[in-house]
Amino acid sequence: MAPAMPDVNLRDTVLAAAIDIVQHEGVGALSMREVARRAGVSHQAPYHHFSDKADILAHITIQGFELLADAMNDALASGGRPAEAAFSAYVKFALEHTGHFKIMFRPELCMVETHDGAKAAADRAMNSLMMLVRRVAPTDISEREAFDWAVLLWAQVHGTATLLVDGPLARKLPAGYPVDAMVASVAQLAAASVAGAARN
Amino acid sequence: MAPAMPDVNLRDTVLAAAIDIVQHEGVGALSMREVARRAGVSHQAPYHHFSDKADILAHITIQGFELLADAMNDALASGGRPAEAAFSAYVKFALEHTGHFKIMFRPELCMVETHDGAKAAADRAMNSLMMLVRRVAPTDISEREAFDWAVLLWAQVHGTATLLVDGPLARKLPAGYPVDAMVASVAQLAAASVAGAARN
DNA sequence: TCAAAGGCTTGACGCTGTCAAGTTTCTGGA
DNA sequence: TCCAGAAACTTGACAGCGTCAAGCCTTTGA
Repeated sequence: MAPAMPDVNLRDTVLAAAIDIVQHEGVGALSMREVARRAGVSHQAPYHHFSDKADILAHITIQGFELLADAMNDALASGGRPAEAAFSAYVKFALEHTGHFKIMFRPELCMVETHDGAKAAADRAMNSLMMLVRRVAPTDISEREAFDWAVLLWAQVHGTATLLVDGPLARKLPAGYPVDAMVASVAQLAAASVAGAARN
Repeated sequence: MAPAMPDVNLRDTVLAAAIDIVQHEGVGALSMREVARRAGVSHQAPYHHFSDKADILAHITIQGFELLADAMNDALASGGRPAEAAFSAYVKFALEHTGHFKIMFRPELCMVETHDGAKAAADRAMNSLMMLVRRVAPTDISEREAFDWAVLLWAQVHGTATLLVDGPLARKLPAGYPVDAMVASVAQLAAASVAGAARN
């Protein structure tokens, strides 16, 4: 008989608690002792599954980049207009997984450069972006121009996501303009703008 | 005779030390006791000039938004192409004042909504953005469409600045492509894209 | 001249991350 | 079946953190 996966797994519990704290109270409220408290274990128990606090953040980052890469790939494979679909997918990911998003782009928190797994996951997401570039940018451009296009596309989606997640944008929404509708509308405008630039 | 402004002012010293720490070691390294140490005073001295750590961050935010609003206004008054000039000014501000920039868009750190001075300074910067929208967006559009334009323009510059300051972009620059040149080039591309969208 | 206020210090508290050393529980040969 | 070793978890300790409380000078203004 299979050894039966343990009913509750402290590692997953700790990770989920950490994500929940970041999402609802911000990364400043995240502490090893608080996740231990929420998991109902001693303050040292999490150290048997994560080497330290940075390790927890690194694993949130890995999970985040994998979810993001999946979302982007799905969007690009959906058959719709790639720029618009990718834009919506990226922003939707950020809004639905704020706990991940608030961490994964802060190198001082997630160590995306030094942690092997995190770097690999981030590279996978980066590949989705480059795929988008290939589909919307002109084909006969130099490496530098391709880089510029990647920056512009990335900045559009990342800027929108960041401003929404961090708050400054959400607070300025005109009354009665739902976030979803705004995102869809800006995605369309952004797609139109890059399409315009692509045909010179 | 004038009472002669004190030669060194602990308040300014503390603020400068805090900005320096954030700029070079990240906001995680900022502590009341460390700024006190750098200023050569006891761990409680800063409390006579700032009510708490959040108050220091709020004042960094005020200074940051004032610098940003000035930079944006200068750019818009320069006579160059507004979208391109504003783009470069925003990103340049972020790169030159990373200590400010890393704080001012994190509401959980800078309390931009609850601190009166910070809110006023942020509103001033927001006005510069709206001025830009008026100069590059079509004139006969609804309030919602104007908001979409503001989001797109803001996202473009803020996304670029954030990705550069936080690191993920700077690490991916093609060899021999200086940041300044890249920013200027992307500013041009972004301006071209919004110009294209503006004429439908 | 002297009281009040401002600028600074020392001391204490509970919180944090994490090292060290215990205890309990699980696991896989003999 | 037993039992050794590993894995999972606990308790205890330490220094560093933000900040409250109290005290000590120095400046100031009536």
